[in-house]
Amino acid sequence: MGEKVTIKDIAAKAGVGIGTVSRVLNNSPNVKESTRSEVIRIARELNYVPNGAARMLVKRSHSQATVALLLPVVENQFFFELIKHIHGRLKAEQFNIMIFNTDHGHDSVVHHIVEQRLTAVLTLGDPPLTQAEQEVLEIHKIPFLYVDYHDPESSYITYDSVKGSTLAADYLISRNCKKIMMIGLTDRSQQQVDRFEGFRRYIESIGDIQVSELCINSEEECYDITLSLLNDKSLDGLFYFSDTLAYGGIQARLESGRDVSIVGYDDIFPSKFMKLSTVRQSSEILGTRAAEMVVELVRQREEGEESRVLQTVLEPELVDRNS
Amino acid sequence: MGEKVTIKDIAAKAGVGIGTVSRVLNNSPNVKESTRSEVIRIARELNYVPNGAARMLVKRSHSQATVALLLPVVENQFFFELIKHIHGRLKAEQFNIMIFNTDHGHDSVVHHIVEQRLTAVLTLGDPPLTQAEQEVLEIHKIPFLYVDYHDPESSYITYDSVKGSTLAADYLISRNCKKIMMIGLTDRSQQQVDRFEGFRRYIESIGDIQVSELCINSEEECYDITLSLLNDKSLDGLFYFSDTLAYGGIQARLESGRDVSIVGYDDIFPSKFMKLSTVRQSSEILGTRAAEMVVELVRQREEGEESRVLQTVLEPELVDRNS
DNA sequence: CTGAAAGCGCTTACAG
DNA sequence: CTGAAAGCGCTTACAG
Repeated sequence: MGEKVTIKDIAAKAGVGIGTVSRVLNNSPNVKESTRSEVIRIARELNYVPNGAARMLVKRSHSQATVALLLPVVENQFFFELIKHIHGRLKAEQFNIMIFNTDHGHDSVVHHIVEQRLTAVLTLGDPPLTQAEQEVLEIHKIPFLYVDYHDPESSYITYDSVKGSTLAADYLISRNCKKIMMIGLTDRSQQQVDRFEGFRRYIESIGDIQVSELCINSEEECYDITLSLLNDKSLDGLFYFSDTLAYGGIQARLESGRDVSIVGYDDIFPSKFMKLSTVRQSSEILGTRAAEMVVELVRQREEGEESRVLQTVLEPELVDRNS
Repeated sequence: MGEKVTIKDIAAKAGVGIGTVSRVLNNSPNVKESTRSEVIRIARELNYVPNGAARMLVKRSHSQATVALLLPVVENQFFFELIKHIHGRLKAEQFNIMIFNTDHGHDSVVHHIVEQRLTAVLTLGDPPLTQAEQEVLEIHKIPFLYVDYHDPESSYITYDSVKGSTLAADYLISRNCKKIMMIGLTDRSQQQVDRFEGFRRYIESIGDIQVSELCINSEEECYDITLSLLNDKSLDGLFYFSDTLAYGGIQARLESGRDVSIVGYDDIFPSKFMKLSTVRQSSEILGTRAAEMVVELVRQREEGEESRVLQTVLEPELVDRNS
């Protein structure tokens, strides 16, 4: 029960060499049965736990694979469902997940990942890795995958945001909207930009519909802001860049008694109950596929194959709940 | 750009000893400035990244603290908000989080945690650690904290479930309910049991109100099941053990046109919009406090203090949204 | 089947 | 200011 029990202690107590102890502990076949059981007994008695660092120093890899998950500020409900599914799929492969926050850039994070010889990296949303960070990972043969972000040079999986905003546009058009407001958060993420651009371009190609955009700072203020927007009686369509934002919008519409069409983005689980029409991206499909792609990337590396870039673009669809 | 760059490579290229390289890399003050800059230049040029395992082997601790988060099957929305806040608070302390799944018991997980010398363990919900697992952690001086579970012998933080179900009962009583159904999931977690028991006992102490309970397998089926329950015209109160369950209930009530009172549990964010009366437990408070308790536990160990058991019980409150 | 020894990459007194 | 050396705990040929 002493401080730090090592194989040396076990060896001494069992009257064998440390090599033998190590063999027993690693299930090497060439050990006499009596020796084996004795060593195991003593190890248990001493509450021995191997030192992962020492083991790794010589074996050059962890006993368990660990995937690093890089997250921006996590205010996003969708990301949570996503993590859940990534985790669900990855655990089936016996991979652990380590979550890193990238608020202050991920420079030191990447450093830490390499230092700890983690198995792979998954980056959720923006910002992407810098060129330098990518290089560091490549040199150390740590595969990485962008989720919900696309970069022609790298492996990624994402939903087609331009397509999604086109669907939202079609929905509002089908409801005869003539004056539409798009509402997103002030983070200029790639997804947001794609949605703004995609929507605007599509609407303009149709003609005779007015569209403007508004960036707000937080989901909380969405209710109040929508309420004041609704003072403009000619406004008849609202496109929110996330369902969470749209909930505040639905609430505001209810209070105001106005008749405007609302469409959200994501289709997180409460939206069904909120009766919100929205652009559905399945966090389950995205998360599961992302996990599988990482596994594939890791496998490629294990097998020493030329590492190929894997890219997947998923198609969102519109869920019409007559909102 | 060779395979594995070590301080030896740097030392050779710089024409100094490895000790000097190590000193530079660890910002030791006693190095000539010219040597320092030269070593740094070469290290960068070679894309050197220290080997965490080797470093840890000699220093006996990670450069960054990592808290292990043990999760049961994560189907729970509340847990997600919780993780978010735990993570938020912990990152402020420069702690990383590593998520482990405990579907198949956490035996091997605990082993892995000790092997990797992680900093602390946070267990969310049931099942708790076994006696043996606790001992292993204690021997290796790795503090652990139960979140949403209480055990008189250990450190924990939880909301008072008995109190919470009493609040729910009061709510339904105030709305004159005479026949109440409690609906939970089939996992017999400590929280569930506390709620069932607390509610039943309290109601029975009042008298003249009928109460029964029902365990269902998944949130999805809650809508259908409630719909059929509502065929019983005398049923006038529903107590769901989570808001997620209650959403299906609200939906079913709407379809059926029945007039029953509904109260949920958790107050996750969409409940405000769903107009659901519920027992509020703040995932933010629980998560933040939990994180702070871990930090405190770790600090105690660092300072070599006698490790005290920390226990916190939070009081839930009822949010009346007239449902 | 097993012991002795080398070596994984790094840090840190120790002796200049 | 800096080099040489010991040692962290383990694995794995190598030689019995």
